[in-house]
Order: sequence, then C-alpha cells, then structure tokens
Amino acid sequence: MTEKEKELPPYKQIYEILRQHIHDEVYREGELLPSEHELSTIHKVTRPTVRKALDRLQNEGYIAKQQGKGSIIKGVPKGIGILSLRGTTSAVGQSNLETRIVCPPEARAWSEAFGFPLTKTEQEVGCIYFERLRMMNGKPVFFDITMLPNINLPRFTRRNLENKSLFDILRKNFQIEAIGGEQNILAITADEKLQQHFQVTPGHPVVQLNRKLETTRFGFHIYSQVFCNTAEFSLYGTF
Amino acid sequence: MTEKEKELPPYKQIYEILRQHIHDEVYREGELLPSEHELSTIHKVTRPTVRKALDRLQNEGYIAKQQGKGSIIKGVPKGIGILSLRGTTSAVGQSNLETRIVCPPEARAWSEAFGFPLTKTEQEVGCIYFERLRMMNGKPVFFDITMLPNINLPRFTRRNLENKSLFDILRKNFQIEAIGGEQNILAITADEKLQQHFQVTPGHPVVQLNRKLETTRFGFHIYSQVFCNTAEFSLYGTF
DNA sequence: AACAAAGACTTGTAAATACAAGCCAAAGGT
DNA sequence: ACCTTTGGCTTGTATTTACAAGTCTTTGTT
Repeated sequence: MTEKEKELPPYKQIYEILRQHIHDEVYREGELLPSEHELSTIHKVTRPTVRKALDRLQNEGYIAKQQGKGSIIKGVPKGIGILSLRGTTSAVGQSNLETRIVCPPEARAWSEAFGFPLTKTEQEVGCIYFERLRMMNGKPVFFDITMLPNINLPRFTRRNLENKSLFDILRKNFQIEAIGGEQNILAITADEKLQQHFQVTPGHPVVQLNRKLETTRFGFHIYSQVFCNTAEFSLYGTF
Repeated sequence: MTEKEKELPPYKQIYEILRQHIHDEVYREGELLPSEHELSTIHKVTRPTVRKALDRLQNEGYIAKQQGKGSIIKGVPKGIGILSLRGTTSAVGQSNLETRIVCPPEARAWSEAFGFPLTKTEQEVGCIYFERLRMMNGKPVFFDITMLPNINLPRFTRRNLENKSLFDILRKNFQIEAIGGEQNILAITADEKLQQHFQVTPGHPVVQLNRKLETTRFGFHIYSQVFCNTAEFSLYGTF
C-alpha cells in the first residue's frame, strides 16, 4: 500500500501560486494584486478561501493589505536571518545561493541530535540524515547537517535537495511546516572537516548553530546544525 | 471633541481575553484551552470568529493547535533569545550575572555605529558611550559596547548601570521601549582587548553581534556591539 | 485478555451570504 | 476652477452551514 500523496487544500494552492508569482515577479513590487473578488473567480473558490491565502502572504510579508484599496505587493521578504523558519535559503536570499549535497539523504540510527534529547519514538524510527554545503557566488558559506525522523515521508530520500529548500518540500509535499523552535549559537574554530569545506586555514572562526524546530505535525521535529563562515557574509536578521 | 475610542471587533476582544488569561496563568502551560465550540458559546460568537482569535494566538506562539485534540497552551512566548528585546540580561537569566563597568557613560561624537549609518540628527547630538563586562559565576562571558543618541536623557550618565538593565532604566525613567531592530552575527577571534577581558588565549573564537534597536520614541535608536565568549555558555533562544 | 469497531469528541476546510468601513474617481454643484 | 457628494470599487468582519479528518474513549467481539 503506497502512501497517498495528499493534495493541498485550495487555500494553500492559491497561496503557493501567488507566492511563486511574487517570487518570479509576475506580480511586481509596488503593484496591486488582483482583488479578492477577482482572485476568487479566477481560481473558482470563494472569497474567504482567497482571504485565507492572502492572510498568510501578509503574515509572511509578501503583501500588505489596505482596506479600501487592495493588496500591495511587497516582494520576497528578506533578512529574517537566522530567525527564519524557512531555513537559510530564504535567510540570505536565493539570488546567488548554490547548494551542493555533501552527503545525500540516508536512513540512520540516532540517539540524540546536536545536544537535543530525542523521544522514544524518534529513536525507534531512526532518522534521515544529510549534509549540504551552501555557496554564495561560488564561495562556501554554510555547511549544514540536517536530521529528521524517518517517518511517513514517501520518496523523500530520492527527492532532489539541490537548490531547493527543505522547507518548501516539506510544506508542499507533506504539509509539514515549522512553527517555532529553539537554538543555541556559539563560536568555534574550524576543524579539519570545516577547513576543507570552507577552504580556510586552521584557527578560522566559525559560527555554529544548533537548532530544533517544532512543526505543524505533532511530535515531528527538525534538527539541524549549521556552520557559517562569516568572513565575508555575516548572518543578518531583523526582529 | 474627544477622539471616539473604537470598540475592538469581537475576534480581537476574544484574543485579548485569552492572551491575558494565558499571561495570568488562568490557563496554564500544557493544559488545553476550552474547545472552539465552548469558547464560541461562552463569548456568544460563532466558531469562525473564535478561530480567528485562536489563529492569532497560535501565530504568536501562545498556543499550539492539534487537529482532533485541541488547543494546547504553550505559555507566554519567551522572546527570541539573544534577539530578545530585553537585552542580554534576560537572555541568559539574571541568576548569576554580574556587571562590571569597563568604561562609564560619557558623551562622545560619532559618525556611524558598528556599521549602521546615522541620521543627521543623531550625528549632531553626539552619543552616550559606555562599555560593560558581564560575568557568569565570576567568569566573563559578555563584553558589550553601547551607544545611544545624547538627547533628552537628564542625569542618564550619572545613573548606575551595575547590575541593572539599560532597558529597565529607559523604560521606567524615560518611557522608551525597544520595539524591534536588526542585527548581524559573526564569528571572530579575540583581539588583544577581548583576550584581556575574557582572559583567553590568542585565537579564541568569539561571537560578535552588532545590533540596532528601534524604540517607541521615534528616531531614537540604540546601537550595541556584543562579544560573547561561548566556550562555557552558548547563546540560547527560542522562537 | 486482546483486538477491532463504533461513536463522540476535537480542529481543519469550504461555501454562501451579509453588511461595515475605507479609498478613489467621477459626477455634480458652487 | 474649486469643492462636495455620490457611487462603485476595495478589504474587514461576522454568521450560518456543512463536511472532512484526526484523537481518544468506549463498546463489542473474538
């Protein structure tokens, strides 16, 4: 019995479409989105459904709504930095970010994750483990290790993580979204592995983040360890 | 003619009530909120209205909803760690934190602040400058430099900053509160000054934060540069 | 005792409808 | 030419209804 891949509910589909269009500048910054009424006829849903999609876009900063006028496009939100729940991809802007898979997704056993304790269930199912190297303008900036519980994610290990946000995949294909989490930040000097990846000399300072993310799926956490070479790019964020 | 105070729409009223109750621990962490149906009969509104209020609480982290179960109370969201607007004091907990003034508040000229550009006004009035060293259990952990515009803060330079949060002073004495800001984070190796303060060897990795905070007083920004020795204590935060 | 099914809850999604409130331009009067 | 008003658009709020989907207990069967 194969896992049925769920179809996204209409309001999420509309959200994804509009989000993509803003990203691709089909709708450009400063312009107005089609009115809620128009969108509802276009996508053959009712206004409340359209509004749900728009609420989300507004919440994330893609648009600003103004009563009596319309939905003003603000563009792709930038600089939510390490606070971003969408991961480092959107944190630095996808413009010149390339991703190289250092270690492709594979199932593993685990007993803890970057200092965060695991539940019994998490330990039992094991994890999916992968390592990626992100580069800005060809220069390696992030090296990250991600671990997530190996449950109920059909074909996940075969999905292409190159230049795609893990969070986009989880959201679109599995309806899993990060809703919060905890992290700690520290400074270390690059070990041999990091020296190789970042192509730096011994003693080079690196920012290390250990994160545990809560998601919309109860009990499903995403653990990641991110190393940043902040020599040329620093981690920027607003709050 | 006095300004007519608009009444909050029902869904916002419910939001405020529930928020207050969570804050006052009428509803306690881990417990379940009354069901949407119950809340709707209690407050004499329909379920969609209640849901709007709950959506907001969920968005802000007060509750987590789970289909089929209910709305789990998560408590008052604990800021965003080192991104907390309450400053480093609450970031690590005040338990064993001592403060030593390395350089007492004094008026200075400035033309920029840790990479953040200044407005003309800010440049003209100059700044108040001070340096502090924070210690956990006697060991130096934070070294921070703070700069703020030298306007309209009577007797500020004479105030005692030892073991007191700058933010408390600003809030209580001048009704100024931080409402947001931006920062960047990077890893460096300790220079001579930091080596002395932290009592570490050359090459020791240190986290550096440059922050600009917006406040409730328009045009009044707080600039600070924080160095953290994360050898023993890492920067922890939830979001 | 162990397992399976049913039922009663919960939240999630969607439609159809109604009116309020804000913005703006066009029409009309001065 | 200027100002005011009107009407038509926009988003904001709320109700009512309906069903889907997830959780958990209770019941019934094996």
